[in-house]
Amino acid sequence: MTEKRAPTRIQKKNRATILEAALEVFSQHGFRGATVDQIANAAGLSKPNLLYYFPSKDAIFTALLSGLLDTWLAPLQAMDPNGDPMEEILSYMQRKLQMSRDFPRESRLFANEIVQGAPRILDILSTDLKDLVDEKARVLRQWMDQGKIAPMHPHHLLFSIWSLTQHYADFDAQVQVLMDGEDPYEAAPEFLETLFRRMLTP
Amino acid sequence: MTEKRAPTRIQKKNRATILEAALEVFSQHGFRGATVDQIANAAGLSKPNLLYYFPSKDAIFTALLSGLLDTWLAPLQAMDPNGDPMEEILSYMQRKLQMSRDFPRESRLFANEIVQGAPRILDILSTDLKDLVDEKARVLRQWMDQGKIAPMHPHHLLFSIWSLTQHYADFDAQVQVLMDGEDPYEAAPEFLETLFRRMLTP
DNA sequence: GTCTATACGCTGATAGAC
DNA sequence: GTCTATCAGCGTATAGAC
Repeated sequence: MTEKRAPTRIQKKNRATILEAALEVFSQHGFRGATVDQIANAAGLSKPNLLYYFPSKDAIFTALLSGLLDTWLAPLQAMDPNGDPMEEILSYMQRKLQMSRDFPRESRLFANEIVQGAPRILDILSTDLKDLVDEKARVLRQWMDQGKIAPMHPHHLLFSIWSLTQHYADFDAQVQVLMDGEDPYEAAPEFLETLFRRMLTP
Repeated sequence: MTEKRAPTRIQKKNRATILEAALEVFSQHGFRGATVDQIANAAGLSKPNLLYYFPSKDAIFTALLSGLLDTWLAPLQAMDPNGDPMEEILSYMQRKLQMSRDFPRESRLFANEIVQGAPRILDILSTDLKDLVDEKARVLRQWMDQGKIAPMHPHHLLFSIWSLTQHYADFDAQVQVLMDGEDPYEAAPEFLETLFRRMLTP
């Protein structure tokens, strides 16, 4: 009599390997453009074997996203309402920039989905992300009311942090071509530090 | 004896209708995610009939891109080396913002491709776009050397204009969700005007 | 758990009637 | 020029042997 058991070490390892491969493929081709074959190859498994661990392509994608969500929202989560406003915002921005450098595939994974209308992650955006953004927008507004930073639309401020930092990951192909192979992350930290310091100074 | 003729009015109109439909579909789903059927439906034609006007899916995409290129590069082209530096950059930025509002599909069409590594437009990027960017980067550097605007990395300045303005088109799905249906373009022009004025002031 | 074989729908593209 | 019919190939997913 067979029953459900806790996943073995091998199962855990295989699932992790598959999700790593899925991140690679989904982030490069988008959901529709990615094939189970590509993911299986990247994971070093046969296609049916992969589908033994995950019931469908959709399931792989969903598992990948939900596993990534915490990591992805962590930088904003960590913005401390009790810290120094200017430093909190600047270090949040730098954390986001580091994520673009260190986790470009994760950035492109989300970018791919959102550009296409976020059909598979609209739920996450309108719950988890929205709650977090609303909360942090209130913090930003407080800081502005207290005169700690220049007054502006909090949401647009957040958008500006996201777009400026994620650009280096999401549009890397273009950045590479236009900069002749110069590493954009060499100048970006100081460039953005100056930009935001000027922008936020009351 | 049949020969090649100049396209008739009907042919021209149908090609235009197809390209309009293709823009709609490609910009939403990306090249791989779009299907010829979808485009044909959106254009009000049967699939074989569409393939009478364009030999392949690739051909539709290519025709669409090359027709769009001039329009897409026009805002940067129009930045005048002999104008007032601050005003030239600010109005370039505002033109880009208007393009995001008025032509979001065009923006997402390029965004989709670039996020996925720009496999089909890397040529265009590394020739037409690169030449234009190099030229305008020299202009920006001159302005900085003359002390007209604050000194910074010209390429990163251009990236910042692109990312901040295109964000509203490319990530519209996310922006809509997070702003509760508030129109982002209500506050964006002034927000970005202030941002760049502070950033560029020497 | 992992494989081979295969079912089956969808997609790009063509043939040929009208 | 436009249609119906159709094909070959790919892609997801399943069956069943080992």
